[in-house]
Amino acid sequence: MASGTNRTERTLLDDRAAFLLSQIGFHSAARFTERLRPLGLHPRLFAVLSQLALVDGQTQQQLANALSVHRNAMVGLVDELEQHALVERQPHSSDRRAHAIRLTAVGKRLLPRAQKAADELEAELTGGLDAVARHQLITLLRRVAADAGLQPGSHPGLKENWD
Amino acid sequence: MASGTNRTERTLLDDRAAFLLSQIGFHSAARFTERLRPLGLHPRLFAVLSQLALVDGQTQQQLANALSVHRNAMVGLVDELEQHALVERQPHSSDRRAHAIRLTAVGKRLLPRAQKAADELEAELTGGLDAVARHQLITLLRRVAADAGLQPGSHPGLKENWD
DNA sequence: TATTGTTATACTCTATAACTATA
DNA sequence: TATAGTTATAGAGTATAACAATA
Repeated sequence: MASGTNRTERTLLDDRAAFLLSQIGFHSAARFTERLRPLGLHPRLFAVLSQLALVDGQTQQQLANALSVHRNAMVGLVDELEQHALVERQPHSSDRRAHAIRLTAVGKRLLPRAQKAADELEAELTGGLDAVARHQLITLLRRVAADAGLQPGSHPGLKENWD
Repeated sequence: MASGTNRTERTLLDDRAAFLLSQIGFHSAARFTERLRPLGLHPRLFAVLSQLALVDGQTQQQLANALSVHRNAMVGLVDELEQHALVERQPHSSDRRAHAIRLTAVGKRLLPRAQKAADELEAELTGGLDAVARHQLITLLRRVAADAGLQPGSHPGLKENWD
């Protein structure tokens, strides 16, 4: 190794998928946060909205399970969404302890804009790959995610944490 | 968990490289943290050690630049490493303001064990792929990282932050 | 005047426990 | 006795500013 301290030297880390995944993964999350900010949205709020788009009217506990967050944390997330008038807490039909969380009209209108932000991020990250390579990448990533036992749609950044 | 809506439904997120990268990336980081814990090491401490293995005797400012962290934060990292006797602050040969951070014998002995932890994580994450697929994945990831302007060896989780 | 290292402080996030009202 | 939701608090992690010594 030369005596000069050049940047651009490769560290041992750069040949490892594990490091590259972590590095790019954090970058992707940070960029998504940036892109959602103009919409007044945080990725974890987007996650809740997406889950409700899948099945509207879920209880907070159901949402917490689906996203692998603690019910305590879900309180704050629903609070935020409700403050922005994106969801409403409605009485649950059969369990008076629970709330049915429903998307409002405002929330439904916001979702496609958030989707667009996600699409643009996807283009930003994979724009350098042709269609074949991009498809290859996604296929490989899904295999890795499945092997790791990661639940589709749930994100380890929303910390798991049980009683 | 009682009355369950079943997981395993696909959300819109699962077909996006951006989400998969973020999801797997956080998982990878969490698993690496786990694997380093028995060594009394945190990933960001490992990052500093690795950087020193590349060029020993760097100043805190140089380390901070290489890893894209603020020099304020580097103080604490070097503190921790010094408490574990993995590095030493030595007087700098030409600049009396600065310290030359050097690996101790203990630190040098620890490094290969940390490398082993990284190797094992690599196997854990990519063990389901054959050699060809694994190589494909790494090639694609390096392309994405380069396109995103990510510096080899620096990690966005160590927040960038300048004066 | 600028830079290296340091300290102190404020701010955000997350984890945990404890409480209520229902079941 | 267990569960849904809530609240309060402590802890970790990060950001910011300001300071002393040296360049």
